[in-house]
Amino acid sequence: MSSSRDQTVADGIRDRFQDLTRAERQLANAILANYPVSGLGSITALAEVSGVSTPTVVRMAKKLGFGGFPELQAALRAELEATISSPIAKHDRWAESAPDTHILNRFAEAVTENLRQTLRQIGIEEFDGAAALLRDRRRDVYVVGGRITRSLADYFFTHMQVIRSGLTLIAPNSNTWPHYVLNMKEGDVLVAFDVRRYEHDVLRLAETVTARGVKLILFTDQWGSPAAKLATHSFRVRIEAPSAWDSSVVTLFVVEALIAAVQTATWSETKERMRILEELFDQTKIFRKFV
Amino acid sequence: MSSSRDQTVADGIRDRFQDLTRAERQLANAILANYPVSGLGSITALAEVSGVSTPTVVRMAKKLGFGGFPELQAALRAELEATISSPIAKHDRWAESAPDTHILNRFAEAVTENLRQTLRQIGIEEFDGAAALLRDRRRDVYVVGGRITRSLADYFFTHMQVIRSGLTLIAPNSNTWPHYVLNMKEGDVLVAFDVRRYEHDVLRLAETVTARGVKLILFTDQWGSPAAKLATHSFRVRIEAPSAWDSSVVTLFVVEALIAAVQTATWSETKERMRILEELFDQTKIFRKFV
DNA sequence: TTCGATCTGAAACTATATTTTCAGAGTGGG
DNA sequence: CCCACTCTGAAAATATAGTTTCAGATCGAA
Repeated sequence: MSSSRDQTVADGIRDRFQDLTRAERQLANAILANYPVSGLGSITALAEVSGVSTPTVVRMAKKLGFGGFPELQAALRAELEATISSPIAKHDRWAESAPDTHILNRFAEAVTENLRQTLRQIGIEEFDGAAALLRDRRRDVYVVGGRITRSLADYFFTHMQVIRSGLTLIAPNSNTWPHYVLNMKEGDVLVAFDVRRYEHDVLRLAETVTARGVKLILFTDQWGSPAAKLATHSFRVRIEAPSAWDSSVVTLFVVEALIAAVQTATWSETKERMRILEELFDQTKIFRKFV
Repeated sequence: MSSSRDQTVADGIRDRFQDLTRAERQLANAILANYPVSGLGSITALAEVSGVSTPTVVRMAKKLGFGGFPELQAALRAELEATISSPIAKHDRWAESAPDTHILNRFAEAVTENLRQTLRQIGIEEFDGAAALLRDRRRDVYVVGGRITRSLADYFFTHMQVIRSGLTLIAPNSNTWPHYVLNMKEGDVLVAFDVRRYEHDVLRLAETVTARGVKLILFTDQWGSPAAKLATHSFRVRIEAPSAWDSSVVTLFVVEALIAAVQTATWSETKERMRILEELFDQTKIFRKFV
């Protein structure tokens, strides 16, 4: 039964998470999301905020080794009492036991700060302007990344591809780039990622294409790629991290936000494209096999 | 009635203590003695520990301006929630310029919340354990991603490749996967990314390799990939976003933090590898040309 | 596809919590 | 001492919480 209680209810939930069913996981997440307060109300209230039925709550309580919901709730209260009464424990209720010096926490702080600074620097017009270019179906869009940012370019490409056609991911090998340039027409858009150490090839490409009337949307870092002066819209993202490498987390954030903005603005089309995509996946499924 | 609630329940009790009767004072003291936990149980339990009757509790609740005991209790829960809420959550209105409804701000809020929740759910042992596996040079490491997460797998691979040898990025086409499995030996590590919609092929791969003694490190979402039950270490990342797609920002965060942890633990070697890498870049440069 | 196994929530049911009623106990003024 | 008043909790009444049952939904295997 209920494993020797040195374990908190939260620990129990995490341990047994894999044994939980869909609805139960939804519930578990709701409990953890606002722990432990959401578990201290009535079973009805908890079921409601979790979007599940009350029987599901009871079932999960039993799965976790309690006799019923009231027992689980009593355990939560007991924990709360233990935590609150001991003056030591006040701190860190969120990251549970993670000490401040743990890399996870230091990283979290750095990223939060990066996000804050970046948001402060990005102009709304800059952002909206870029989104407008990207949703313009008359413009073809090309995407290019550098050694590190290639993954981000790829991520952007994968999502944007669902939203619109006329999208090309430029291969990493710069020898092949002239072929792409050959196809670009005035008014087309190049989305480039260039963070330190700034890559010479990317700058050259930017120079070449902007000279031919192609618009440049640039993702760079707080110091600014030399290509920034050529860009129609550029995003200077803060990328500091307690690591030997810079952090791409906030860059990905801007990428996702931009994708979301374009998607929202073209929702009716995107929706249809997503539907068709689903069908295609279903049809492809029969070809796939492994082991 | 109920006085303008900036006041806590405790404040209210102290303010009106003079107006309380003997039994009510006894009750009030019991509530304050173990605040707020004793107020969070049933009215019966509270009456019992206070040594008064339940009607007394109801009467005092009304005296304090609540409609009844449940209302008082709800107020206690609300206070608790406010007290407990995390340090990260205190997002000061970012850019004054950006209206709250702008997608950038909504996205930022979602991501911040995701980060907070994810930190709460990740155990440090889980994290440190994964880092330990990854820095063990006797184990070869394989990395695989799905349709969406492929970019993340790629990002992980690119960085980890600088840190250590014996690293393989598994190609997207699952037809080729058996070839990789052929090379894996007991104790090797598979780093898999699997978020909804969970991919059957990835699950199959996980089953196959874990059966052969390969350790599985899994990045999944808050609902949990079915492969989680096979994983030695798994990270459930919250990926909600105001978008048609889920957000990978926090997943990337965990990836970067993990890379940083491994890198820190093996710094002397990593440093040397980075130095050599720089040299190699310099040497290659002379071959590269564009336009 | 069909079949079986699981999962799920609506609704019936049961248990408990909460409120109300009310009579007795206490108290202080006359 | 009596009366009028407040206070209090037992017990009844009511409302809500919690549990169980069960039929339909869903998912995976054959």
